[in-house]
Amino acid sequence: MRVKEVAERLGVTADTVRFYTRIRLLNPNTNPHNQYKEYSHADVERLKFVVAARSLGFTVEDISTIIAKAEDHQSPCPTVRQIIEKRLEETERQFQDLIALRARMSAAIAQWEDTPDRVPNGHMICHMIESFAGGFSDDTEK
Amino acid sequence: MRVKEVAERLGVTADTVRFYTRIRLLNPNTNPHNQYKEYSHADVERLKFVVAARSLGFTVEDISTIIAKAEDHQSPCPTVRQIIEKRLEETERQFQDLIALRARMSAAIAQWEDTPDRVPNGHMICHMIESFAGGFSDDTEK
DNA sequence: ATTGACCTATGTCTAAGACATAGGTGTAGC
DNA sequence: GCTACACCTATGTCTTAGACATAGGTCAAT
Repeated sequence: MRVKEVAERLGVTADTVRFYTRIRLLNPNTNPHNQYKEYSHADVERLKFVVAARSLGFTVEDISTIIAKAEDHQSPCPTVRQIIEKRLEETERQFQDLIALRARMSAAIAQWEDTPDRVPNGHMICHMIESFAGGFSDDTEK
Repeated sequence: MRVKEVAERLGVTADTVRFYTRIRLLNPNTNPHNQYKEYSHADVERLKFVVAARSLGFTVEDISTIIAKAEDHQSPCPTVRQIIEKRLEETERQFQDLIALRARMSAAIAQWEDTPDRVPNGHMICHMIESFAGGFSDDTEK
C-alpha cells in the first residue's frame, strides 16, 4: 500500500503518514526506483497504535519512547501511566488558561458592545484594548 | 532602559521583548557600539499595548495589523472587533476539543487503574493503549 | 506515444517565544 | 590601571506536528 491508501484507512492525512515516516516512527520499505514507500500490514498496525496514542494526548516523542521500550522487550506500561498523568495535568492547566482567556474575551466583547469606534489620537493605539486592559502594569518613568 | 528592565516592568521575559523587537513590533534605538537596544517611554507604552492585546487572544500578527492601521490614522476598531470574534470562536473550538481530550484521558486512566502491567508480546505494543482505543479503524488487508 | 488526472518525495514554513552561545558591562578588589 | 567575576546582551538555532509548495512519477485512456 502507498501512503494515501494507508492514510485514508486510518482517517489521517497523507502528510501525517509521511511525517511519521520521516521521523522513522514508521519504517516502510522504499522502492529504490522512485523512492515510493510501500506500507505493510505491520506498518499499518503500528500506525494504528500511533494514532490511538495521539488521540489520548501522547506526543509523538512520547510514542517513540513507548515503542522503543516495547521493542526492547521492556514493558512500556509504567512509562505510559507516568506520561499520561503528566499530560492530563498539562491539559488541566491549558483548560484553566482557556477558561480565563474566554472570560477575558467575552468581557471585552461585552464591554465594547456599545463602545463607538474611534480614530487613533496619537497617544493610544486602540482605546478599546487599552481601556479594557487598564493600567495593566507599572510605568514609573523612563 | 535596556531589555531586561522593560521586560520585568511588564511581567514578560526578556526573550519576549527581544522577539517583539526582532520582528519590528518594537523599534528601540540601537547603540551602534554594542548593538544594545535602548527602550524609550514610547516603546514601553507600545509594549504595554502588545501585552494587553496578547492577553486578549490576539496573535502577534493581529497586533501588527492593528498597529499599522492606527499609525495610518485609520480606526483599528472594526478590525479589532472582527478579529476578536474570530479568536473567540477558535477558542470555543479548542475548548470543546480539550474537554473531549480530557474525558478520553480520564477514562483511560480509570480503565487502567486495575490493569496489570504486561510485557510486550510481539503483536501489540502497549495493551493498555491498544485495548482502550479498540479496533479504532478499518484493517481489511494488506 | 501522448495526454491528463492523480499521485509521490522532499524541502520549506508555521507561532511565539525558549535556549545556547559568544561576547559586553560594570563593580570590587588589588 | 588591571583583573575578576557576576550579570547582562545580541544573535542564531530549536521547538510541535504537521501543512503547503514544488518537481517529478504513475497509469489508464487515447
